[in-house]
Amino acid sequence: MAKATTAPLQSGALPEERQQRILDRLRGDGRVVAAELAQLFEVSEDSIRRDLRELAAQGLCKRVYGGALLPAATLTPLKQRRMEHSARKQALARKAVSLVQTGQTLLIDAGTTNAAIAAALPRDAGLTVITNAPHIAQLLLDREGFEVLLIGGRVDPAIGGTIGAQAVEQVRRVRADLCFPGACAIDAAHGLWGFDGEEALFKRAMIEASDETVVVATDDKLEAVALHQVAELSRVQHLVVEHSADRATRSAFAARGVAVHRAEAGQ
Amino acid sequence: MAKATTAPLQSGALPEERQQRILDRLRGDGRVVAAELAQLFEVSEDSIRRDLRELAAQGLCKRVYGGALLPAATLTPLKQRRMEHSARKQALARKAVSLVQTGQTLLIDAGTTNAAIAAALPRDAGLTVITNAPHIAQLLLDREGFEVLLIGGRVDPAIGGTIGAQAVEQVRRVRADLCFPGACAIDAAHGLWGFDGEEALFKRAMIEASDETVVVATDDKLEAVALHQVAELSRVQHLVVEHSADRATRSAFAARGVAVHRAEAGQ
DNA sequence: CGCTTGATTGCACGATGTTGCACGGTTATA
DNA sequence: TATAACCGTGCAACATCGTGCAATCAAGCG
Repeated sequence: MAKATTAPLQSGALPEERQQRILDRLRGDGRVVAAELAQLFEVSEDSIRRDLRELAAQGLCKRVYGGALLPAATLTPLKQRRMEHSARKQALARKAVSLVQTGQTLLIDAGTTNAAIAAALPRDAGLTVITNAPHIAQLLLDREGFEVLLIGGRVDPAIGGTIGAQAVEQVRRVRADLCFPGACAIDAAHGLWGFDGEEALFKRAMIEASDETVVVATDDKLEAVALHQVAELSRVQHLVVEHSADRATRSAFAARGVAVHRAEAGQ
Repeated sequence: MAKATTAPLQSGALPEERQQRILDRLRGDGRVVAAELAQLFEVSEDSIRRDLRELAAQGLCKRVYGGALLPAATLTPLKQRRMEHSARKQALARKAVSLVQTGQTLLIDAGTTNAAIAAALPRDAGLTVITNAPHIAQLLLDREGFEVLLIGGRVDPAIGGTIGAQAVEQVRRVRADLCFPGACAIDAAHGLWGFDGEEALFKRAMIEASDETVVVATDDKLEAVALHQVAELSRVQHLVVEHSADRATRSAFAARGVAVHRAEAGQ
């Protein structure tokens, strides 16, 4: 550094502040170029490289020749979420599917756990599946051997399925043997809960259109809290939990008349 | 780098970023052409070839003469069928998409050609897409940046979308700027035809719910015959045909007031 | 005040990565 | 078969990277 008294910090930024602004830029554009940053902050590329090295060490960016990119993990949030916990969810799905009988009509909500259930359903068992999730419908069409009914309406991108008044109205016009409402949170004392109001209304309609309700809950759902009530626990006949689910929790549900099914040890 | 024209990385993309974008393109179109990529990224074909070589070494693409394809291993037989004639259909889709304007609402029928159109739609153009095909809905959800409305009802496995009374009823309750009814057969004298009665009724409802109708027809549709009439030709404003479409046929449609759009020579 | 400590920076230099071009072989197309 | 397009390899030029090092500055302490 030259003997200049004012040069580096006057127009420039503090190191930490600089890194923060690099991150902002990165999130905005998806990429940063080292040479551009050096010019922007009026520092040498060496300093920029040091910053990028540090950010990469924290997993906040991926260093590439010439600059840095957003880490691959944040690029495909939707598809990646679909793969998360797949081993555990498959164990849950296998147990849930054992409750299904030949020729039944199923009402299946959107969600990754329910997609795992759809993938585990027995083929050519004369099953009719009603779903609000295009992903699940497509999955069953690809597998062939299912009767598929689609619930229409606006597709909520965060949920991956239709909810809202139109969807609710259509669900009211069907009748199913079993329904699988995706659980946001379930509690032995207060029943089934959802994060979103519209979503909760739709789940409630699903339950009312079905003879029996199966709630499939990963461990985290058993302790979660949510804002909107979907249904009392008395409307839930079956609860499928992971092998690792707490024993006290399981018996709490069983004591209230819910048939608790525990998945096999999932890998 | 010799006396190169300008700084190569300044205006262009980072090498790794370029490979990522090549992959995106590949997954979207199923194929990439080396010469096109070179022009797009403003680098020599040599660099593109190096990129493709590297991606192929990771098993992410399959190199072919002139470019690269998606590796066959990643495609299920059904998805593979979806890619059939993809080059021709993508050329059609690119032309069809040029008729779409920012902020419009589109009504898109099921079918592989229409799936290609959905894949080619510009992102973040404020488009609302109403479709009866779960595959198309899912595709747009994955791409993000679209408002998606689903038409409910029984899903016909042969068609890959909902048809029938319930679907028709829902279409009647929406309004679109443009609709893309999958064509089974189109004839300058007699209009648009469908193979199946229910399917034809649904397509007719689509057309009636839209201001303008765009028929996208591969060559074989221009000579096909079908049983059930969908609509008179006067209801069709635009016809998109392949580059190879017969000239006399094209002028026959043009003479009846249909705007005929000819796709670019598709490889 | 003088000194030390730690953090940050710029620079030098060797190592590695990337690019375009030239050249010769291979492949598709008419 | 002839032609043009495409491919792979080697090469030289250039860009970027990592490391070690010295200079600078702020802060703490005797």
